Amino acid sequence: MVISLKDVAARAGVSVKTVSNVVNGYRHVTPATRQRVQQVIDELGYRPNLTARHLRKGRTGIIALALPELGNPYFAELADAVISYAAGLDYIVLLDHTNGRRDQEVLFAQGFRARLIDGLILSPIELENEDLLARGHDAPLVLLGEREYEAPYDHIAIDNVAAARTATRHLIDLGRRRIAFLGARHGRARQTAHLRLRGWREVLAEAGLPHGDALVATTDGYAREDGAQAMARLLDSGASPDAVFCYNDLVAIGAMRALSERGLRVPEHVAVAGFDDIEDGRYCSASLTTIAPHKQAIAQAAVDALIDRLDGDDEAKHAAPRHIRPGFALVRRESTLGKP
Amino acid sequence: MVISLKDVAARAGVSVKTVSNVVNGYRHVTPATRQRVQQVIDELGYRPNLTARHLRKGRTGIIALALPELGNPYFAELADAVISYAAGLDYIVLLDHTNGRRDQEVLFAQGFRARLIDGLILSPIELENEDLLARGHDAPLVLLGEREYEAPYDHIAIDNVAAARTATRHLIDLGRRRIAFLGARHGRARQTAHLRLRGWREVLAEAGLPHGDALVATTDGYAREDGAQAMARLLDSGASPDAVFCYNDLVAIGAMRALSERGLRVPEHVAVAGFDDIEDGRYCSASLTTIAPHKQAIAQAAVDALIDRLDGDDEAKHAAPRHIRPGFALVRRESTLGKP
DNA sequence: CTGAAAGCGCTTACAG
DNA sequence: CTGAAAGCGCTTACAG
Repeated sequence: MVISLKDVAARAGVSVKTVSNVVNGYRHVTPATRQRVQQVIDELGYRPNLTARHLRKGRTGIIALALPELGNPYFAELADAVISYAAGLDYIVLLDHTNGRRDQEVLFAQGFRARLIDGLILSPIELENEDLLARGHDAPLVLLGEREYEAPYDHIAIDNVAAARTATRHLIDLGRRRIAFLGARHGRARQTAHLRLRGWREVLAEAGLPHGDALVATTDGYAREDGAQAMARLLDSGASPDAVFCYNDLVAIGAMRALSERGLRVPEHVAVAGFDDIEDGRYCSASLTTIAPHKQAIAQAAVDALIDRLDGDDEAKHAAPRHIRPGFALVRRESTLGKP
Repeated sequence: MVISLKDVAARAGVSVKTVSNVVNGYRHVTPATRQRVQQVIDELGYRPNLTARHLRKGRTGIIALALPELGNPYFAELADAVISYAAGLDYIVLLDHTNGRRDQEVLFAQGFRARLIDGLILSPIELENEDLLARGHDAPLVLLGEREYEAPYDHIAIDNVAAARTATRHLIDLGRRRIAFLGARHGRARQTAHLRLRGWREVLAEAGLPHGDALVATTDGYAREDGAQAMARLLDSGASPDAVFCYNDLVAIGAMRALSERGLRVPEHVAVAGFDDIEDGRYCSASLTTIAPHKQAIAQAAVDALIDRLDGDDEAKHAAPRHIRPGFALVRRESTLGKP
């Protein structure tokens, strides 16, 4: 049998209001009353029905985090950070994945799980600006990740062009001259891959080094296998790079595998740099040099932005959309050690 | 302004019951009425308030999946499988992590998030049998993973002893004679590590090969770093193994890193086998031989068991606790190729 | 095939 | 400091 507030009240000989006050730790309850009520609660094993509380308060204390996929360690690590940080602020995180598909992303943006969640942190891949503009006003939304939008929502993203420039510059400083880019994508120019590609291209152009399409390999996705295939294709094409800057660490790990299968050593023959700083990278046979976005800072900024809209004062609630840029760092490891 | 059923009913000139019928796709509504109501719904942008529905039905359609950590790719991959499979059955999964700490596991077992979730799938590390026996009757609980309990709950786990035997036998068949175990734990005998250690020991004993503590390295955790440290310690101790069977793939990846830092090659000098079949293992410089638990089968069995208790007929609901053993496979890769 | 009404279990003005 | 009562937005017997 399920115990309700009413049952506790009856047994303790007080009103439900008083029990509610005790459960919620309000003042203005005599210690004697409080103790008696608490005793009945323990005796009966009463637990508040969260669902009823949610309906009454119009709030659930649940925020959704919609990520492309959990299989990518970057997102798993980020999810971990968001969940932990939100828990410290008494928010529950409902984790969802969109598979990076536009229809799923639109679903979330449109208010999927309305009134189950108080707000949403969404990391879109394919979502378009128009999808956001068409959004019926609903729970607060914070955008995560590197795509750029004009729609008026808080947006947390590191500066991808700058990060890509840093990584590419590092490869040049090693003395490498034929630096390839792995993980470009066809299609729309707002995507993250374009930003990283742009940073790569800018720096090479400034250095007077080759930066044509012959040194760019596109991929369908961003998994290890995509990196391996793209690297193989690039080698077959005769591009003979002496360094590769990869869209992310997974692509880089795949690329290193493809290189070793052809008898090419990292970093002696080809230096490799990735992006994300996932833990796997530290344990590769040549540990992976990478761009480390400050995941903790990203997670905190996203949750803080959302909660400001939810619980902040009127000013915070209606402030202009913010664009927050957490930092990043270049982490140098074995995959870019030494000179060619 | 938030639109409720009542608003829709008023605008469409019908009762709330009828609107509810339309929303829930019940029969027995004239096509004309249905169409009119649907039109108003679209016009007003009405979305049912899930919280109210939950309170009324006494069910939320949410099940929790409490895992030690998301940072371990095995759990991330498993979570992915559970979420996808449950979604197909119209259940939402709330992902939680316990950090493998007993107090947190007890919290979930005791009914944390009562009446927010309909049931719980819990993968315990430190939880004790007595913790389960003390459980106040609450939402259905399914236990996941390899620890063994006497408490009366459905339990999904592969046969760890058999799997460890298979892996160890494989190493013997390669001609290896000094086969170490990496990732033992001090303490209680029910733990998974003990089961895998037992399988290892049994097979070596049967083969008349050394299986003493000199060939066993304990770890504090099961991360890459733990594996690297344990491997280093084992090598320093002069145990000079020609093969290692590791508690899981992460430990194996750490071990391979430690081996390469000492100039030992895999598999030429030391063959390595792991457990879990996480994707990283396929892209190691020597791709990793491993035991592959059927994750999909595990996820399905767990969700099915829970939903049987939730939505099944009386027989299914009150059936004796089941112990389900999904299968596993030995996946042979480069880390155990050839002969010494 | 449709309507009027009760009730899920809370929280919170409103009184006292 | 405590109580009686309304209401959050649904679903569902109960009628008709």
